[in-house]
Amino acid sequence: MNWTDERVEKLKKLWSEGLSASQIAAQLGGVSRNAVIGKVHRLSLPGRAKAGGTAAATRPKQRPATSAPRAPNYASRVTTRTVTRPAGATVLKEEVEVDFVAEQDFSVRTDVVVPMSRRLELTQLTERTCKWPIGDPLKEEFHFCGNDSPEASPYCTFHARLAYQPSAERRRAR
DNA sequence: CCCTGATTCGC
DNA sequence: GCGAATCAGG
Repeated sequence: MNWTDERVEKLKKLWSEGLSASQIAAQLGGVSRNAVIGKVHRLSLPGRAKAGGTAAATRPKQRPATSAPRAPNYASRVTTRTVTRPAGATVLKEEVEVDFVAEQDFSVRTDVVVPMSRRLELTQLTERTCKWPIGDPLKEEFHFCGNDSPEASPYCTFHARLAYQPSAERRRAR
């Protein structure tokens, strides 16, 4: 991919908005975060405040959390069953990698409790983050679970249980 | 280990 | 100019 005027402008825009190099690379597509950083320097755009400080430190800092800090909280009633219906698949412009099934059946296994999610946004998902959608894709508060997902699995261990239900266990659950 | 930006340097 | 490799850091 080459740096067309459009791509450069998008880069400038996103960079000024505070997105990280990797997030920008994801949105532009076809380039690595290194490419983005390199370009930023060549354009002599203002670097990030403190070295190493990074967006994570600047970010809103997640939520103070009423009670559950971050460790898996099985006691929580936050069953995150709030998914109203993802309706369409492959939401949002770019990012071909991330696309989830349109049809989901929540009629079974209401016993599975899911711990608090990291509330990640589309651009923050990686191969190790849970891509379970939460909320209405058309609304602002829409986000993804984002908890750690084992072995290239698209979901964390909790959501995987909701996603992949053995037919046998399926019946018994009812 | 995951992620961040910064720098270097062969292409 | 480009960006992978590498470095430095949280």
